[in-house]
Amino acid sequence: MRTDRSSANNSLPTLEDVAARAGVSTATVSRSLNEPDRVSNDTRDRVMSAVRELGYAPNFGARALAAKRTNTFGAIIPTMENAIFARGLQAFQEQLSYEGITLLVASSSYSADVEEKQIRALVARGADALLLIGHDRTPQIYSFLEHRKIPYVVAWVYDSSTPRLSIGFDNRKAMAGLARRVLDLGHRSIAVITANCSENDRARERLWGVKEAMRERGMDPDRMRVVETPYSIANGANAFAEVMREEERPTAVLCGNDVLAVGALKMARSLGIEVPGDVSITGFDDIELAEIVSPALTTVHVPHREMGRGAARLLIALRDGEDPGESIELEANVQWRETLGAVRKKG
Amino acid sequence: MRTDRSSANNSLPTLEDVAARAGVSTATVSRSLNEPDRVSNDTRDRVMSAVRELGYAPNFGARALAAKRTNTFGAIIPTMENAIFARGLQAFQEQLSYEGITLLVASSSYSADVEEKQIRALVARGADALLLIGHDRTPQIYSFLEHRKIPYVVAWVYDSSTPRLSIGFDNRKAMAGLARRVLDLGHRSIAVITANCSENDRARERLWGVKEAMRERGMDPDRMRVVETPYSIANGANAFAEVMREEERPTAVLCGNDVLAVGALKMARSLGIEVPGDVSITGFDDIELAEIVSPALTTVHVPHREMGRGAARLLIALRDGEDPGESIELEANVQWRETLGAVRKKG
DNA sequence: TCAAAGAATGCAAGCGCTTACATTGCATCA
DNA sequence: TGATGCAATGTAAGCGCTTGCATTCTTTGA
Repeated sequence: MRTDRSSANNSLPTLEDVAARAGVSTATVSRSLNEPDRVSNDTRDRVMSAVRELGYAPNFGARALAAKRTNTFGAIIPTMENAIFARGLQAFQEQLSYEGITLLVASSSYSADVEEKQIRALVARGADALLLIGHDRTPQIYSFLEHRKIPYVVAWVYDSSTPRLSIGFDNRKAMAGLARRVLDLGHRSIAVITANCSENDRARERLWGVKEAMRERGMDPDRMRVVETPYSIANGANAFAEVMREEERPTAVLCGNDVLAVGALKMARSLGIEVPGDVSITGFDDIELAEIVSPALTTVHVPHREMGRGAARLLIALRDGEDPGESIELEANVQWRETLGAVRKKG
Repeated sequence: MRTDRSSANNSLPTLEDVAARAGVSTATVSRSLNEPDRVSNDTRDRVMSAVRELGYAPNFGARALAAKRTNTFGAIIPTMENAIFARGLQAFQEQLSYEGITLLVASSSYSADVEEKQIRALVARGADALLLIGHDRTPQIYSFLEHRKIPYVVAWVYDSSTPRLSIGFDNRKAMAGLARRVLDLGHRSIAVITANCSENDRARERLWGVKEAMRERGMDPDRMRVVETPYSIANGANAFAEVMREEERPTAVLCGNDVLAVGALKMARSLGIEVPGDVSITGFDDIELAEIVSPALTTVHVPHREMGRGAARLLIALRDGEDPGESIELEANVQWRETLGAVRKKG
């Protein structure tokens, strides 16, 4: 066994080198770095100079191994390609960095399988806690997380029917609110363009929201035209074109999110269809894009930053073994802009 | 010293547990996992079942510590708030994941100080290699990376005057190309809206590109109006308004990137200024937004995906001690759309 | 049939840190 | 003055893995 590890080779300095240089034990160096109060000023100064002179930086792996904690949280979001989650994630990140926690982000491309892999990958990489989007996933994943004792919180949704800790808004209620406005304006022929609902509870809830509002007015939601397509501008455009080819053209097209809506808007323009004159279009999320397009998009404003910040707080409490309290419901309200108008009188 | 570590407690399974269950040594388990070929089929199967039955997952810290490698690369990009780097990063990420490498992303908010911190943080977390944007940073950082022997590549720029390995395009040349088109259309009164050039070589080069083109035509670049403002739609809008308040209104406003240009476009609309009738506007980057706004933005198309993919390849070669070859220059060409037109005849 | 060469596996020494526990040194108090 | 307590520091046992080297088992060729 090598006794003098450092002086012989030229690799990076270790705690031991710092200890030798400062004339203290490795324990003292470790404490100077992690719990400065437990060390005398004098010693700490000496250690710190040694650290500086040697250009020492702790080895992450060794630290994680010994401390059984990485100070890393993970987040798996459905997509990074557009800005849907960007603002929320930014807020999440900021809040974490106050606590010295690093964030690892992965994206699942809206696929449950990919998401499962990503979750396992982040856990394998030592994530102390996870941020998840939406409730929809297999029981195996939840039991995996429970088994590994990884705290997690579910965001972008609020659903009082599940005991899982979550922070978000009621997608159904929010969409129903928007749909009521649409109906109030006299629209009776409505189409919905949404993401595939089977693995996406947010999309599903939003669709239900529309149907709920229709039922309230005695309309039959089953007769409504619904197109399912992955979130993207191009898909939104195609779906809109498809919907407008129908015999009975809708007077309002409600889109599952802003990205689809912007695509619809673009297609409307190239088809020479006036918005909101000929047809109203709405989105959901209120991302930056919604405000930039012309006419500006009427949509549902989602409390991105509040969710991100709140999720961070919940997760930190959970990790520290504190009581995080109940799930948190935030509000998501209609953001009026230009693409929603009254239905044009026949004739 | 505890000899039987696992059976007594209820914590997560370790390599040793798997070894015991499969009736082999920990070395064999490790090899079954990492170098399957070095183990007989029979043994491997036995090990794998044990892994499955126990729900074993390797401990990241221990692995990193023992193997001196984390299989993690880092990227520090200036911003995540808009899509400028999204596509490139996505490609980078995809390429890495083929190799089983995890990507950690951090953003610097275009600040050199923040960037330095992020670089140190990623290195501390054991990043095996780094992707950096642009050449501008202090010599200390470069020597830090060299000292720690962390491979890195610089992307989004190509500059033959530095020996640092990079992959990207010549920002000056690309912008000069666009500027020449603008001048060809008869524009003689030109303004530039750019990010602050002092810590951003891409912005600086682009500005120089415009000046270069002007000089070629015998114009005095110093008389050109230049507004510096951080990249954001709102700032682009304000800068445009400012420029249009000038006594001698420009007939063309060249923006340092698409985000600024979209802001300018938005302001033009609300000011009732026709684009490109009254004034032409151009961007840079060709992000999705450029195509969506109306009129669609004339801009410089940047090879995002090629840069991302190429950077990954270079970095992997570097990490594996192979020769990555020379820096790679890619092309960035003008993307003609609607916001650039001929200068309107006086009167 | 037997030596030599591989292939498969095991042994055990670290990797660089944290932390429970032990030790030391001093100020404090009766 | 000597017992007491506490602050400061040291000692050393792991944390869970990888990997160089040693050992054992199979083949192979003459």
